[in-house]
Amino acid sequence: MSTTDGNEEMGRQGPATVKDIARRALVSVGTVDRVLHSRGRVSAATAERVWDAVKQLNYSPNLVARNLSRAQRQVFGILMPAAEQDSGYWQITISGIEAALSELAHHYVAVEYFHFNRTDSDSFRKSAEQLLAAELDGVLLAPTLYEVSREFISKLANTPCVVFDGEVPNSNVLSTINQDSFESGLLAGKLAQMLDPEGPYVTVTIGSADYHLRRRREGFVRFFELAGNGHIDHFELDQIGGEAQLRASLRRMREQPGSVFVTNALAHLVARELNDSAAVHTPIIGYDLIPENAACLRTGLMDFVINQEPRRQGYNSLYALYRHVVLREAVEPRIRMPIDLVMRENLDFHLNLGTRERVAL
Amino acid sequence: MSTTDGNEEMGRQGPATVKDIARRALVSVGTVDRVLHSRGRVSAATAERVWDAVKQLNYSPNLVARNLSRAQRQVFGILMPAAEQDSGYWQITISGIEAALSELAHHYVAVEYFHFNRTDSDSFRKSAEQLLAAELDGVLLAPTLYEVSREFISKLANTPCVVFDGEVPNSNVLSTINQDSFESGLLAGKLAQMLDPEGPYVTVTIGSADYHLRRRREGFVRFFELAGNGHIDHFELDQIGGEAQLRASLRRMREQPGSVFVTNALAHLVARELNDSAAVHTPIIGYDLIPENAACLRTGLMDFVINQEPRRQGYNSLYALYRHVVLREAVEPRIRMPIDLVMRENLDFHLNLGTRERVAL
DNA sequence: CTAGAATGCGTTAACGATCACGCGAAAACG
DNA sequence: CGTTTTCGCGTGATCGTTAACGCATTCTAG
Repeated sequence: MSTTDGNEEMGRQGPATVKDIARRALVSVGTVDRVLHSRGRVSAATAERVWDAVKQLNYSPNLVARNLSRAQRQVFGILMPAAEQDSGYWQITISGIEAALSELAHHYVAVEYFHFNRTDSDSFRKSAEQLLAAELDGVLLAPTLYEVSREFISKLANTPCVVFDGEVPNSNVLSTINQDSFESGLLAGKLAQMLDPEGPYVTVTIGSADYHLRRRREGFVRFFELAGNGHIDHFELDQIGGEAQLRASLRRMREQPGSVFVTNALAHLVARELNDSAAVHTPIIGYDLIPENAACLRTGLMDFVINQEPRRQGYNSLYALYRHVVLREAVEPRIRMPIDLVMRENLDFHLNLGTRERVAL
Repeated sequence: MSTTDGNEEMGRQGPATVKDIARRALVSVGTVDRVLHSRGRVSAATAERVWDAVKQLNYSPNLVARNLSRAQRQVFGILMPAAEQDSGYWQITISGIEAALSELAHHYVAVEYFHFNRTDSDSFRKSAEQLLAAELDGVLLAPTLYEVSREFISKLANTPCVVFDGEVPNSNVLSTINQDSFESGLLAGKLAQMLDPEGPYVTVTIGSADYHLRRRREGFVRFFELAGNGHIDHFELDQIGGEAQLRASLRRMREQPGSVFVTNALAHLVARELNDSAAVHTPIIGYDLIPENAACLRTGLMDFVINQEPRRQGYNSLYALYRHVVLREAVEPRIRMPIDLVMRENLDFHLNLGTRERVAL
C-alpha cells in the first residue's frame, strides 16, 4: 500500500524511472521518452514493449525532475482588485499568493499582478486587456465584477484560469477555489435562528448580480425553508459604492426590525447604523474579517463574521495553477475553503492567524 | 516583489544558483558547495568571497534539486490507533496521509504504519518499541494515550516527531498539528448558549487525562466566564471504553437536565440516551463526524458536531514531516486546523468532502 | 631533505526527465 | 544501381545540487 513499487534492481526503493523502463523494454531512455510523449520515430513493436514495461512497473513520471529538466519559467497573471480596496481584504489574499510564490520560486513560477478598481468595469476591462496582451502561462482571477469576468474568461482561449474568491458558473475554467456560498448561507441561517428564534429576518445584498452573493442568500433562505418557519425580507442595492444610499435605506430599515444577514463585507455599516446607539440589539451576521468588522465584533455591534480565509485562498489558488501548468497534474474543478466562524470570543485567534502561525496548507 | 532575483547573466530569470555564485566568487561549484555546507577544505579568504556572493545574489538552494541529487529515501513511521477504531475515524486520517504520500512518493518519501489499540497502553508500548527499533527518519504520532505518548516522545532522541490530532504540551516535538481545542470549546460554549440561553450546562469528558479534551472543556467554561452567566456541571469518566458505566451515568444525568457538551466523539451515546425517546429535546454538541454522530445529526438527536477534518490533518502532518526532513525547511511548531461546524442542514456537504472533491490543501 | 599528511580547489558523475542531434540501415527515387 | 529521404534508435547535454575523487601545493615529521 505504501512503500514498494515495481522496480528493476532489487534493493533500490521507490517509483520506477525511465531507466527502469528502458532496461526492461531493452531500449534506451530516449526511445522511452519518445514513446511516452508519442513523438513518433519508434516502431510499433518497440512502442508496445515500452508500454508493457510502463504498465508492469506502474510508472509515473517524476514531475519535479521533468520540470527541472525543462527549466522553463512560467509566468502567471493575477487579475484582482487593488490591494487597498475593501479595507485591505485583498492584501491578505496577496500575502497568501506571495507565501506560495516564495515556495514556488524554485519551481520556475513567477507572477505578474493586474489590479483593477472593484467598482469600475472599465478599469477591469483595461487591466484584462493588458493581461491578455502579456501572453501569460496561466491566470488567477477574482471575479468580483461578474459580467466582465465572464467576458474575460471567454477571451482566454487556451490559457488556464483559476477563479478564486467567487464564482463564474458554467464558465470554462480550470478550477474554482472558494467557500461554498450556499453552505455558508445555510450556516448563517442557523445562527440567525439561534440568535433570534422568532424573526423576522432581513437579508442585505449589495451588488446582487454577483453569483456568489446570490448563493449566500439562497442558502440563508433555504435554511428557513428546511426549518419550516421564519419570515424573510430581502433588501437589495444594485449599485456598489453608494454608501449614502445604503445608509438612507438602512434608516428606513430601522422601522421594521429583524435579525440581519449581510451577504458581503459591508456588514459593519449595517451594524453601526442599527446597533450603535439603539436600545435593543439587532443580531447581525456578515462576511469577511476586515478591520471594521473585527471592530464591530469586538464591541458587540455585530454577532458573527463568516471568514473566507483569504490568505489560504490565495495560497491554494497559485498552487492549483502550478500543479496544472508546471506539474501537469489533474486539478479538481472545485476546491472548497472551510467556513470560518468568528465571534467576539475567538476573534483574537483569527486576527493572529496567518501572521504568527502557519496556515494549515 | 515577485519576478526578479539577483542574477549573473542577464536574460535568465529566477533564483540564483550555485553556478551563479561560483562565477561571481571566481571559484568552482565544488568550492561553493563546501562553503555552503561548511565541509572544510576552503581557505578563509575564498569562503568569504563565496558568502559575499551568496548574500549579494540572495541565494537560496533549490531544495528539489538537492533532494534529487541525494536521492536518499526517507521512511517515516506512523504511530496511531488501529484504522477501524473510533468508528473509522482513523481511516479518514489515513486517507489523508495516503493522499500526501501519493504526491510525495516521487520525493523519496515512504511510510510505515504502527497501529495500537486506543484503549490499551500496553499495546501502545509494544507498537512504540517496534517503531523505535525500526530506526526511521521521522515519526507521526497521534497522542490519544497521553502518558505513554509522552514517554515515547522522550525516547525519540533525534528523530523528528510530528504530533497530530491531539497535543502533548511541553514536549520536544517538531510540530503539533491540531485544531485549537480551547477555541473549539469557546465556540461550543457560544452554540450552547444560543441553543439554550438559560442553561444549565453539562460537560461530559471521557478520559480526562487527555490534554486535548481538558482544553476543550476549559474553552467551554471560559466562554461562560466571558458571558458572565451560565451554571456548568462537569461530568467525568476516567476509564475509556466502559460504555455500560457511561450509560448508567447518563441515566442519572437525565434527572438534572441541561444542554450537553461532549468533549469527544462519543456524543452519539449521550444523544441516544437523552434524546431518543424524550419529550423535551436536550441540546447536544459533540466532536468528530463519525457515522454515528452523523446519524444523530440527521435525525435531530444532536445539534452540532465540531469536525477536525481528519483527512486534511493527515495530509498536512505528512507534509510537515517532509518539509522538515527532506526539504530541511523550517516547520512552524504549531499548525492549526480550521474549526469545522456541522449541523443537519450542511451535513451532506461534509459527508461528501474529502471523497468527491479535493480537500483544500 | 624527503616521504607522507594536510590543505585548497577543480572536475565529474550521479539524481530523473527532456530533447536536440546524429548515425546507421532500410526504403524510395531517379 | 547510386543517391537521397525516411525510419528507428542511441547518445549526450541540460536543469541545480551533492559528494566522491584527484591533483597540485604547502606543511610536518623522521
